[in-house]
Amino acid sequence: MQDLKPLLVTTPIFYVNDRPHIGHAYAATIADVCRRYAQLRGRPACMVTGTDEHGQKVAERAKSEGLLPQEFVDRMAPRFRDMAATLGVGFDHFIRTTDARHRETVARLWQRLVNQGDIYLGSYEGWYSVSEETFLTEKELLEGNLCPYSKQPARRVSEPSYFFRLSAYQDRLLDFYRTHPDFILPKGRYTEMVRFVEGGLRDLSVSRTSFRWGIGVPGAPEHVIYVWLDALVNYLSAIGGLTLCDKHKANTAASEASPVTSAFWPPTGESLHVVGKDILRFHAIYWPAFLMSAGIEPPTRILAHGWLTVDGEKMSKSRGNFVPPEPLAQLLGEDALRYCLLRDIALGSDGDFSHERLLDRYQSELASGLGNLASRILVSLVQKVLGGAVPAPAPTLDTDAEKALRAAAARCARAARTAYEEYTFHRAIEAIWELVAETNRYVDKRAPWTLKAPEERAELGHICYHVLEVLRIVSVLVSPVMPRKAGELREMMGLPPLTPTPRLDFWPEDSWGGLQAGLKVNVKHGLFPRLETAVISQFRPDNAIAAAISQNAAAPAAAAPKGEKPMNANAADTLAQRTTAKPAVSTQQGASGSAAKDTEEAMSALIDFDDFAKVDLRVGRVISAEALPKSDKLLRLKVDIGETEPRQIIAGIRAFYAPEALVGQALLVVANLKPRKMMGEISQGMVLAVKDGTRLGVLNPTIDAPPGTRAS
RNA sequence: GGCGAUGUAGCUCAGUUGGUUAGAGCGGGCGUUUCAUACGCGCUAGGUCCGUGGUUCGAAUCCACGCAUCGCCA
Repeated sequence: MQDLKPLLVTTPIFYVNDRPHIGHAYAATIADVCRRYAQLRGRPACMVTGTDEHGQKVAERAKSEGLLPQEFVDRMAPRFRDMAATLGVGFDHFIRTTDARHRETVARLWQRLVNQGDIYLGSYEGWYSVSEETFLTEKELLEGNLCPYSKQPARRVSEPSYFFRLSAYQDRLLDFYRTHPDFILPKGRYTEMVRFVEGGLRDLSVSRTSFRWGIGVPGAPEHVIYVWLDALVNYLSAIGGLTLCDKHKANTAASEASPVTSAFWPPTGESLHVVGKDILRFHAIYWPAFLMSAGIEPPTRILAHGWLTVDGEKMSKSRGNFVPPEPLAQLLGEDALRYCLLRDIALGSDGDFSHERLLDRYQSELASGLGNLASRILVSLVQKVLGGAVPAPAPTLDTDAEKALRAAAARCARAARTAYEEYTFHRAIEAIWELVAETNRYVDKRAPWTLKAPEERAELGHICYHVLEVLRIVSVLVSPVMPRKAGELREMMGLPPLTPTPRLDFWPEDSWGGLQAGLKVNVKHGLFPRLETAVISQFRPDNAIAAAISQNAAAPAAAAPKGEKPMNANAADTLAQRTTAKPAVSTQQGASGSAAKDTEEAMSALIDFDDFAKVDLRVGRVISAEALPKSDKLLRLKVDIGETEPRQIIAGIRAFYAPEALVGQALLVVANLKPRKMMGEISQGMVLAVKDGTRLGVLNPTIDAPPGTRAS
């Protein structure tokens, strides 16, 4: 690796308005792979992630939960921190925009922009979308003055506002783009941004007076700094604050010190921002302009990834296909999840996260491909026949097959390197698995299991050595994507863990023979154990849900006026940040009051069949579950019972079920119970359960019936 | 509407500067092995390479027009 400039990789700071989902996981994983690859090559690298916690939307959300904004964000931020841990995403600093250190940095940067003459007071009048934290033009508004992204009413606002003289930076930005053609990747996005700037830049409103939850404008406390300006500065705060970017001495509070320093920022370092395409403009245009004004180098590169759909559908809570990453990581291991996210989707283009493909890939590529390859050599040959020690190669017994295998290893390593460097991780994985397949073919060709006689040991050893050496190489090649599994594989072979070391390039491209004979092989369990049907069945429900949803969605969509369907998929309701799930508005459908009258008296009396038939019992599939704040008994469930929208059901089972444990479960639901409010939340049905003194269990159907199936 | 991209086997996609019978993986089908995690290996898919017209000795690959999908246009 020639370029040893230290590398800073950042994820977007995640907006705490939402819980972590697979889209956040995707962004974090991409960043983590970038970091790990660099480190593998001996490059000093660090990573920063964090949370974006200011803004009107957060304030309003906190209020609706009966919390102070700070209380609310203090609850949300750890979820994102935990998500990173769950995914094996290592970060060196977790920045929160409510950190004192960050607030100070923002204020200082603001002052710099002021000193530069780039901030002036004006007034802004226009439409503002609270949910999107953004101003809207007349043209954007939907009928009824609705925000086109969130479908919420936009507000007409008129307020004094500070402006940033963005218009003054048009030429400098264009110059910068011209001289940095790789500044924005993929290329198509670069072109879009250049074109946007070429079209002319208007000054940017960078303060608000309509709400308080944010960082005050220095000297004008009635103004709050625009959340985007606030949020972007996190990258600076994370590397030690603005003072460190000065040539002056640092005076950042030691308590908030981060191992990440300004040495990681240009010109001494390189910085890579991984962002979703929805926030590209902020990073590719506004951010460099702010920095130019402040006399700081722009970042080195912006990597824009696409959005994920889930099983072909736009992900949203109201759709009921909100996918938190934790359960998947728990079920298959975080590496399998990382693998699939990166394997299936070309970076930069939109992709689909499919439960079915996740399973397929796990079973065929991870379990049958790599896992089984390791197993077939390590367990029955090296352990059982060769005494559990890595054998020595025997050059005199070399054949064309070995030569070809060594060539394949070099070829695939080279291809993987190129792919990693171009951020085409799906191709890197493809190249590595080509090597795995090639090695499986090699094993078949050489049939080492036929060489168990003592006089054939040398040849057997030679063959096994070749496979083991490939496995060693593979353990390095896959380590950015699957760090834990790479480690496990190495451990099986008696190899030391890969410990990133500055200036030490671990890349195994020309390292054939690096495996030492004599290492002790020790396989405790398979690398990727084949999934049991029980595990697999946990995936089925989601597919059933997806199928049911798309079926149900088809009918109303046909009836509904056009324009209802795909276009909204664009904007905010997606991944990287600022996800606006449609609020879980309760639908009354199906719960109409026909079976309304309370018949409490009749409880213990005999009833007619007709009475029984009035009860609409259905199979429901739990789509999401969360504890209701301020209640220790109640869970709020979203249950698919075969209708267009999932039902919200409040169930008093919190003491017996962790919310996560319920997600995906099939259970029985009374569907025509009169809706009622509990703790201010509407409950549109009831979950059946049996309770036995201290125990409680929900009732599950014993066959795999789709949601909505009637029970009788 | 403006600008840009994409459209190749059931699915996901490769296809270099135009050149003999259009490829890979998965799925499906057939066969085979038994070292291994019911795993591996081999064979097999008869696809209008979106459509039409054009350039050319020859185009999935270049040009034009059209259709579809998608992206950007504060």
